[in-house]
Amino acid sequence: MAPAKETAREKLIGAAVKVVRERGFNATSVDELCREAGVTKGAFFHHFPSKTDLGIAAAEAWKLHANALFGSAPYMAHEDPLDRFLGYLEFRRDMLAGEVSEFTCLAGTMVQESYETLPDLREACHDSIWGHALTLVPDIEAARARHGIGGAWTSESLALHTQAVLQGAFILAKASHGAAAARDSADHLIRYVRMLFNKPEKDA
Amino acid sequence: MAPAKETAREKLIGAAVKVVRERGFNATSVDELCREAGVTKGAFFHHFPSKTDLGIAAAEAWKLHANALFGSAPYMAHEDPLDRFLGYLEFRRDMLAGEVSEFTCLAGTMVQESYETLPDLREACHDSIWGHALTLVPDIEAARARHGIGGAWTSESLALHTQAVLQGAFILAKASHGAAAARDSADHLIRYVRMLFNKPEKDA
DNA sequence: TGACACATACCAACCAGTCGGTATGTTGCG
DNA sequence: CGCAACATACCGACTGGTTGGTATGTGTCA
Repeated sequence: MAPAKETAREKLIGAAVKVVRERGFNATSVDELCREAGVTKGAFFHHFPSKTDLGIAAAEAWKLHANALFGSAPYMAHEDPLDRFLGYLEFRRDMLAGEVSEFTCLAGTMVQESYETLPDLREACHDSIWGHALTLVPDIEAARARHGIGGAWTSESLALHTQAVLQGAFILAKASHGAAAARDSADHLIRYVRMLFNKPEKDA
Repeated sequence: MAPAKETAREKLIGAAVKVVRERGFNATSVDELCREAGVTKGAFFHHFPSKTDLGIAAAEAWKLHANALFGSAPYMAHEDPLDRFLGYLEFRRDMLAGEVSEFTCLAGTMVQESYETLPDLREACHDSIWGHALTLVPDIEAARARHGIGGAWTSESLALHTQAVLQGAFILAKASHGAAAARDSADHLIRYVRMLFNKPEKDA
């Protein structure tokens, strides 16, 4: 029960998640990360062979965090898998509020800066995004079966599409310094999924 | 008629568009930009007060480039505004091929790295993205009028949603080092727009 | 005692930006 | 026209500060 003192490693990962989402990976220096974590440079390089390795560890922590958060959210109690999927999307839309750096995605931010130059970090970001997206596939599959939905698309592609819309919404939010456009985009996504499953907004 | 020798300014903007899309804004040094442009550092700071100002100029050039490219594309000849809009979306989907750094968006890349730290650059990226998105609004409006489409959404929000999907698709492409997931996402967007306008894929 | 978890001091490479200078127009005036 | 006065475009060595990373010390606990 004791808060089990946070190690320097954990503090550094927490600092990376926070600061990198604000300023990006390249613009965040090792010294800044250490200051934010309240830790020295020696501790940094004791736990991580390089700055890139901290990024990789942060991407992994981010995936675990997301799957824990969404896996235990209230909408998961719905019996119909379609309701769970729609509940997820509405939950994600409703999270688009407050400070931009607090609702945007660490992996999506880092992958832009690393995809051509830091293959290991790119791969970790890929795992983070795909690893979360694929948790949606069983519910989408079950919803299609239960509601008899065909169509020329795969459940996996729809799961990834939801992540694409959210990642794009984050960019709109960053560009406009506000969440309004991002929420509108999430609403379009919800409308699309309802149409795919023949369940229009205020049911007829 | 003569190729009117490209000035150092133009060469630097061209270099920025290319290299920043590959490596990001912060990871690209002024020296690298100069090398790529075949120009010296003196020329750089003669034309731009700072590296950030080159980013701003590149974002402006990017918007002009995009609007020229899409404004003169073949699908613009369609008489029905809905066909023009769908033609645009299909064109954008078909562009998702080849090298990732060659089909992704400069403004979307730069805004992630600048939104909290370089307000002028953030604003330039905002203008670039919004300035392009809003060119779609008249056709969307006209398509709604012509086909009698209502719905609880604005034409502007749909125009921005298309950009969100594309920006998100770029992130999937960067994360997976390939265009497949991005194309699937663009296909979902096209399917959504067709459903909104009651014009399903292979018309019934 | 020894190994783990950190701290301190330090380094070479690199960074954005500066500065004194040159080469090539352009403008105005007698 | 001829020439001075000024402007624009560009050059590249240099600087002060920052970067990611290293080398070495120290305290603590099994």
